[in-house]
Amino acid sequence: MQIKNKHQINHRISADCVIFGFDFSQLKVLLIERQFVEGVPQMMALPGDLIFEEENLDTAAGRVLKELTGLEEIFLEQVGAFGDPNRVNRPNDKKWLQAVRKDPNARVITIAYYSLVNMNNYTPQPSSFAKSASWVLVDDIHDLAFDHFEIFQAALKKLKDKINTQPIGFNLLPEKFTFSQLHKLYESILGSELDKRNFRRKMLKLNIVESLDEKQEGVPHKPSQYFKFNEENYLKLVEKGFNNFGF
Amino acid sequence: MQIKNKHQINHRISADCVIFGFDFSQLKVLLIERQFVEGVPQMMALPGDLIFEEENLDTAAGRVLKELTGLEEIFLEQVGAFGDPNRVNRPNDKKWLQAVRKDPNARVITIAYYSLVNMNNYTPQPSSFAKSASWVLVDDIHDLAFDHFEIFQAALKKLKDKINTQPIGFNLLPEKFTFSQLHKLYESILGSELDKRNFRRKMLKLNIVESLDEKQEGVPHKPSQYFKFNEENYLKLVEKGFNNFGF
DNA sequence: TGTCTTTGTGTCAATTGTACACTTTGCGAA
DNA sequence: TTCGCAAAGTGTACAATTGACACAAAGACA
Repeated sequence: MQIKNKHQINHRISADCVIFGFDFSQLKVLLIERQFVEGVPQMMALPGDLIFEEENLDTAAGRVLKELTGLEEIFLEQVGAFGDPNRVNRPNDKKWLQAVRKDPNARVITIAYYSLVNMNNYTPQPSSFAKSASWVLVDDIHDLAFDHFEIFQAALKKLKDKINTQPIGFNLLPEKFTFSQLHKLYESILGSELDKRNFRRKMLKLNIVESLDEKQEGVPHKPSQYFKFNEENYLKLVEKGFNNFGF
Repeated sequence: MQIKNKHQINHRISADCVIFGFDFSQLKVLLIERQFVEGVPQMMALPGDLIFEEENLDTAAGRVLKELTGLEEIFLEQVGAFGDPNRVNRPNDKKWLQAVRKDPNARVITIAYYSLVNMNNYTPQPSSFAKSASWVLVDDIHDLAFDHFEIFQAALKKLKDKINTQPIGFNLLPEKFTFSQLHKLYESILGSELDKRNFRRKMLKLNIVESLDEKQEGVPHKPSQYFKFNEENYLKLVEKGFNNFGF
């Protein structure tokens, strides 16, 4: 930890957020439109911002989230640091930086976070880093600015892994929801079909949902029961996780 | 991503490594002794260094690892970024920084990595950041310099989680090993006892170890078969992971 | 030859996974 | 009012996996 002069190099740190939402049918991510620059094709990007002096990394990510969505105190977890010196060096990205940044050549290391939000609570906010934001289907995300596609992929993988170990999916749903919605959510995240009956059985055994005395109304078919999420049992379950295999 | 002046703050980035080793009986971590400073109690720390200009994060971590152990191209994975502005502000840590660093107040954000090494291959090297390094039992690690204890805990948790999903434990063993050694390794990592027969059955079903035509010699008891690790099947298995539960 | 130490092996009961199809409910159209 | 539609909700049988558990075999050494 001793310092040599050649190490005395400073860097910019930013926090970028992969904000997941679920519209009851597909998994989406909230992306922003990168500011238009003459001669650079438009591109979507993850919302993010440089961190402030004396600001915690988590706080910075929370700030980005709040600035963009108005939401606070919701699921937000670090994905990791992305610091390839070339992460920002594709020709169009360089052009963009040269047009927009004061110091286009500064190295920026980003700490990526992912967040799960209930889309109903989402109210777009004017933000310092984005003029417009929109929800994009996970399957429709291909190219993003800088290395944001890579970050997005890492976040999605983390979400997929985590949902098999902890019941975090509820963060994407409103307080009351139907079993079908929950089912569909898991299918969207995992990208595969799940047997309806087996899903229900497994989920019920976890003991973290309980049915309400309330049914869907006005639907042209058998109305479904509403369920809510049992936080107490959830917390117990998170403690021990639910790994069955393993050793 | 637009820049305001108040954001124009630069930071130091370091890479710290939690290097795990296994001596056939317990799990250990390679720690360095923090340089002695008058009036500051001695403390162990994780090996780490500031990153170079234009250096990849992974590369920096690999460099720290190589400088300290002489080992290259071994298991090394990011744990995450630790950037609490106060991560370095405990009284003794501040004193130490003031004595050792040119700019003791600079904010340093560290990217933590964990590595799994085969202790037999380890040859201590003189390094720029450590005079002496030693293997410390995981259970004996309590206080570390700065926020290194927190980092250590996060790395250990990541290792525990991962070992239930991917057969990474082999990185801690020599090329040939006995089933008991493997068994003991898993117990050490998970911190709990595992039934011998059930462990063997489960491991064999994974199809990633194969027995060699070689037995232990000179032991005063029934000699055990040596096994080796089947890389081809391992790679297949890593692809799909081995989650059984989940959805 | 006996003792000590560690290896190596099998079975049974309980749990969990997987595959699969029909009835129920409520709305709305005819 | 009846019929059709669409999604909800439910159970069973078979296969695979888990977890608990105890004793014989091999080699060194005294």
